[in-house]
Amino acid sequence: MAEPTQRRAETRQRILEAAGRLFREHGIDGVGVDAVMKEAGLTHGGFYFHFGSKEALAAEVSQSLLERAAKTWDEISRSGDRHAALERIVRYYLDPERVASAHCCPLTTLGPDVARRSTSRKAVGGALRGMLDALTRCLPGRKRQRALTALSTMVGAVVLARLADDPALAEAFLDAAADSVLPAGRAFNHTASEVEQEQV
Amino acid sequence: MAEPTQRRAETRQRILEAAGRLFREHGIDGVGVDAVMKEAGLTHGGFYFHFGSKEALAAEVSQSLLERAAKTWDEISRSGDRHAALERIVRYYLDPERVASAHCCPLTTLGPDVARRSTSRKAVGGALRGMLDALTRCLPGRKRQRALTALSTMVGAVVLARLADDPALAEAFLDAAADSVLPAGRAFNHTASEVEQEQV
DNA sequence: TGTACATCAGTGAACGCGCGTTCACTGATGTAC
DNA sequence: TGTACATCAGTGAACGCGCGTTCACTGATGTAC
Repeated sequence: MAEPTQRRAETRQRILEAAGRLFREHGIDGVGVDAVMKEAGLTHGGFYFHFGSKEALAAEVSQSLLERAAKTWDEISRSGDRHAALERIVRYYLDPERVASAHCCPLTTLGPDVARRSTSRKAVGGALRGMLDALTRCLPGRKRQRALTALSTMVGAVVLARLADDPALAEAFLDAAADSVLPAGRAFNHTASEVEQEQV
Repeated sequence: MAEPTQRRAETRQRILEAAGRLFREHGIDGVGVDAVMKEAGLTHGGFYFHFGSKEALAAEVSQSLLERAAKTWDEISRSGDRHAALERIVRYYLDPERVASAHCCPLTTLGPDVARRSTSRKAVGGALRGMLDALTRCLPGRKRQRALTALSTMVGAVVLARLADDPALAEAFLDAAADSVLPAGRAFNHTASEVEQEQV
């Protein structure tokens, strides 16, 4: 059956995904190696067979989560017309249900954690640029500056929506951000269920 | 000399400020009670004479940091003309030097940490609304929605600037955010040294 | 004014616990002859 | 084709350490008479 190196890679991937879930939910410092391994269905001792340290795992998790986002945005930005692509990205990113869950963008759940760790920060640079490139491609005028602002607005809105003590205020942040990023005149609609589930 | 209850209050304040510095720099989970007390010039045992638990300290630190910001914004928003007030708030908030330091806005350094702790989240709600009120007062048209967007853009830009691996990219986020939040035509200037140092 | 006692802020040793990491091991799978 | 050995993914006990919290204590300050 499964070639040995392939099995190893699969287990490694399972650990990476378990850590991705737990780190986003509790913060990197809020989750131990044993909890990650348990979530992956393993015992904690085997961790160091796959990763050199918890820091190395943190860097790789941040990188892989953001690269997945960048890849999805890139694909969407090249498909169909630009207005539809932008709306698809923004609508999914700011979907209130997703924002309230642990599946929202790692920039918003792990941003400060990543910023404090130089290895993680470096690991994430390429994907960050990739996300900006995709946004630039969709935005009217294709100006880099507009992409920088759009990403800032989206990230900030999600951070603030997660922090708000009141769901109405949370939705207000998300709605305002969508209105600001999407070209005027396009109504923003809450349900993102038609959009594919695995965008990031 | 110092009345007894006053001395107690002063020590308490010293702990609060020490924690404010360390929590913003290393995250709440990245700093122990003993480190906070040492930073305040005390031994760790006395901590529980002033606070019920580390969680209680975290909530109070978040609250006091944000309330100071809200108070400053409120004062600025009522002083002089609105355009100047807005520019003063935005320019200081997005000052690259301050963003690179640990003194930047707690929403950007502790946002996800606070969002995960319901006591901290509740403690912070009032100040968040206060910041929005102050922004609304300065913004052309005084529309709440514009304030929601402006705060999102500013918070996101600082999160992303701190996360960026390259200083040029960091400044690009901050510049783009300033251009977007300030009414068109007003050039943004990096040095915030003329602005008072203790704004937040 | 001076002594005796009470209060109170802060000390520092100690607690149980969970962390990140190491390591000797097991048992399943792959390879050699 | 069958046996003997090597490899390798994962186990689970153990390590030293630092965490959050407790507590008996000290020594300075304030109050009573």
